[in-house]
Amino acid sequence: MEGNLSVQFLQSASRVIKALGHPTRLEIVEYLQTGEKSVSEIQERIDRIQPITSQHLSLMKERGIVKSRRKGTTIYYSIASEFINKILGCVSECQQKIQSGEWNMELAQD
Amino acid sequence: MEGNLSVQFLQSASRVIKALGHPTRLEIVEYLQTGEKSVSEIQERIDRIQPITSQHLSLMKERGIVKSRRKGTTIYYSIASEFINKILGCVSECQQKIQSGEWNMELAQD
DNA sequence: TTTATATATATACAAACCTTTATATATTAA
DNA sequence: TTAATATATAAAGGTTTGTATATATATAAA
Repeated sequence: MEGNLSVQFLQSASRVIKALGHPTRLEIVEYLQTGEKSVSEIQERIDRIQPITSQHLSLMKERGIVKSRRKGTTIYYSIASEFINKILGCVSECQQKIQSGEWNMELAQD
Repeated sequence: MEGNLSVQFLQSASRVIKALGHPTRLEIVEYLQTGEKSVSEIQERIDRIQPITSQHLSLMKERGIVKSRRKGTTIYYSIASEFINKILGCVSECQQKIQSGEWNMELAQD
């Protein structure tokens, strides 16, 4: 069985995965799993100032992680693809197993 | 249903996910799914010079993604946790769906 | 058309990352 | 002990990220 991930996919996927590899963005995207949210809702939830919130959202939008729609002055963000839901589902399943002691993340400390 | 990812988990997980968000490392780790490999095998596979290979492996080891054992002068790396296998399985499942046209990654281009 | 609100963008700087080149370490064989 | 092989680490550079501050835009209301 030889490499089944194409170069092109590796590049696309790694850009997306890298974008998810940030605590704030992971938190945003996890929040969005409960449905679409306005920027100000997200901002409150993650307890960060507005420009940072927008910047994270903008980066994730550029990488196809989230999408947005405008209603009046409010912009609502939501998860853009099943790929993301799939990854997130996997991540939170992992946390559950870690919390229950079934798995051990055993990160090396520095 | 409120946030089910703890702050601590968000931070650990995002460091791991971020490390996976690199095409070369994704390729290495995907290769390792077929079993443990020596550094030189990995190096050949990814077609990079030795120090780079070692550096990527070292970073992933520090984050608990891979582990290593020595046999003589050879060091064998392998995937360190089920968490990683789980994520990787999800990623390649996604690729299959994308290739088959069932899903669309629809990345924004820049 | 002015004002208020919600959100986005620009700029700047520090920190982190990626790669290259060079060198060091550990193990085995001679 | 010396040489050869496999791998790791260090130093340096260029590039990318992360955050903060400041400012701009779009829509709605007055």
